[in-house]
Amino acid sequence: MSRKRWRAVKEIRIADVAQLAGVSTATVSRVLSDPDKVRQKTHDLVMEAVKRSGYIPNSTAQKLRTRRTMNVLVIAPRLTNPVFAEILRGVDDELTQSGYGIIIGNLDNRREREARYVDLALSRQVDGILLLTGYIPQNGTRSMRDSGLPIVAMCAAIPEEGIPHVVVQDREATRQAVEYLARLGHRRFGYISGTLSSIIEVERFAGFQEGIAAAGFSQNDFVRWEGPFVFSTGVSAAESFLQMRDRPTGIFAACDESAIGFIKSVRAKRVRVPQDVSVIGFDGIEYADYTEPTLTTCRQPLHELGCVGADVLLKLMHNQMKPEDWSVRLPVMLLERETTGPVLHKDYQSLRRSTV
Amino acid sequence: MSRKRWRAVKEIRIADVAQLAGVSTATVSRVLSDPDKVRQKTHDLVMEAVKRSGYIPNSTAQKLRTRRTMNVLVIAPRLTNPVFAEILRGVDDELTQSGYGIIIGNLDNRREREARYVDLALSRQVDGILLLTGYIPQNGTRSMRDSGLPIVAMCAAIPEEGIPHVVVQDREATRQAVEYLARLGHRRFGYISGTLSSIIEVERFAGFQEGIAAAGFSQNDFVRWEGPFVFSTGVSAAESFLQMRDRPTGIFAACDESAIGFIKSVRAKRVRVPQDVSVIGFDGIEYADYTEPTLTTCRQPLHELGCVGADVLLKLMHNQMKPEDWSVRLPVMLLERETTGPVLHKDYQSLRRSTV
DNA sequence: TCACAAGATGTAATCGATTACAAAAATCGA
DNA sequence: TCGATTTTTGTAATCGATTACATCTTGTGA
Repeated sequence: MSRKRWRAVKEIRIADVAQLAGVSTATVSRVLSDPDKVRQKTHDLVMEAVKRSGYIPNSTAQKLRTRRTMNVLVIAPRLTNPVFAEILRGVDDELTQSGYGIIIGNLDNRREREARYVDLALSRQVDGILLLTGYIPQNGTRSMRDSGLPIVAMCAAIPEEGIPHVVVQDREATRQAVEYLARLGHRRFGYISGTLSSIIEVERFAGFQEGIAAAGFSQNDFVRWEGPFVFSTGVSAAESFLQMRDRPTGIFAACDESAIGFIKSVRAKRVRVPQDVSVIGFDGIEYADYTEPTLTTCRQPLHELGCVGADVLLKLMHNQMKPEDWSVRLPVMLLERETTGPVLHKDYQSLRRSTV
Repeated sequence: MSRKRWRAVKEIRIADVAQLAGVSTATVSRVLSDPDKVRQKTHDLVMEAVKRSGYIPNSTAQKLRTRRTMNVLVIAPRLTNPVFAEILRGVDDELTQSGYGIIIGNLDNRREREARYVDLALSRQVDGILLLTGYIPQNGTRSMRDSGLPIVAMCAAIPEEGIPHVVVQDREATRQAVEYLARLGHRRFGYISGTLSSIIEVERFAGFQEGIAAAGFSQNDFVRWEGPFVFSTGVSAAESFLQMRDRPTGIFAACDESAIGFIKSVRAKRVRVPQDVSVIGFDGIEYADYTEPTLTTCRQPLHELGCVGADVLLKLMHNQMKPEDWSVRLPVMLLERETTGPVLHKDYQSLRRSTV
């Protein structure tokens, strides 16, 4: 029973099935794709032959003929960020249901990796594109737009005609987060940002500034630390924070991982959260439920975001809508938990004296 | 400059380029795939035409003719587990370099989702398969083996002929972890397992039992809690743990997330880690660096695992080796950090009295 | 200059399905 | 039963590349 040669499985073509059933290939094809078009008797005959031969259509041939690949390209900045994994789950749920496959384009935070996926789009290996980046990937000569494929921008709206976005209310949520900190009595703020180049960061920072202004503060009342959306950005921010003479007490981090890195680092230096410093994150990843103290954060509807984004793309691919009609902004929920609290000026002052 | 119709981009075929350059399609094809076969002059002529027209080969047509899809299917049990994301990074690095694309098969911990990916393999949409599951997916009628495609098992060896594995030394690492706990003076142990059905769990539990025996203990000296590799499994284990009258002091969790869930839960009930209970995880995910206290764990070389697995698959796909020659077991490193420590019997006893 | 080998290019078959169109079979009403 | 109509089936073109084989060029040595 053991098979000697590698890949010894015989390939069965539609012609084999046709012969076995005593019909033409056209009939077999029709039975499989449009059963109403054939007589019941023929249908049964063909299905029997399909079953007996174990025939499965060669999808590459189908793709070539029908000019539909039934694949979607998803471009993600970094796979290990649970935010993207979570969104991807939603995307997957939706696309799988409609019979589409997912080709994953992982940039791993390195822009030079874009080129490869631009080629992939241009060579028509996919029917549509979901961007979890805040920009349209280029390959030097061309951009993904040149593929003419439908694109949906998630994570950040891209200011180009014909590209709908499915995003969250970054700006509004960030503003509310700052106002919340202000209501708790904080007067000096910290902002741990993403990398400046991304549009998502532009939105959140705008929201942050709006919040600062709305609460009656100015540009001088906050410090800003910059870095990618990773743990270590929070660590670096903490190092800078710990050096400061006049430390902020209300910190907003533009991603949960940075917030977690920050908290871990300052606690290691005996700074108490939230008594000495309040921290609020952004994302609502699962980890944030397991930190000590549990992280106050702006929870994005990540799974839903993925579902809706995929759904919009499906509609576009099926030409059911013009892209202009499909932009969506989902609400973000402020989840008040344990890393934020009212300012305790006395304690904080005394602590500062003792550690400096 | 604005484009009215959706998907109005004109498709350029190889025949167009041939016409533009005044040569045959065969020559264009040769210039692109095997430049040495054409004269320099012709080469330049064709490249000029390619550039002018912006031609990019239709990869579906290429796939059909060459019978190679240049895609690999990666089956993962759950995308949001950072272990898989990290392995996927390694896989991606390796495959991208060789020009392969990745189609992601996310089971999301639901076995009924396998069927779809079995079909994908059988319909030849990929050239090879990487399994991050401990078993071979089925669709009722057939299994992925029937595709005849090369398969590499990662995460757990699969006891079937012709399927090489690239895994870590689960059993050895687990045994060492238990012995380490024993050396610290622990005499009652806890084991937070994965789901019983997975082979990976079988290996780790075997290692655990070996360790127990090697340290001179018996089946009666440990308790076992079962669940999938997620945070909440640790939470449930903690609930059970907290109810116990004779609590174990040395806990091994078969995944970091469970360990983290466990620690968070017991600490919430004023059980101290590691003074009252030592916990050791398995995986070495990044998040484990940011818990408080930092998690002692068995660190898998996740990125390397991905690279090596992809590499073996590449070799198989290129028929460079027989599968029998390619199984690998990478070492796991015990990372001693803050959640483990020597038993403090006195403290522990008094604490027990006060909380019971 | 010519014969022949080596190299470059072109012609057309091929990969395996779908589908427009043509042809055959079934159905129906008179 | 016959012809018209509808339904079912078959034939062959098609998707867009690659490549075996045939043909034409070029180069070499006598």
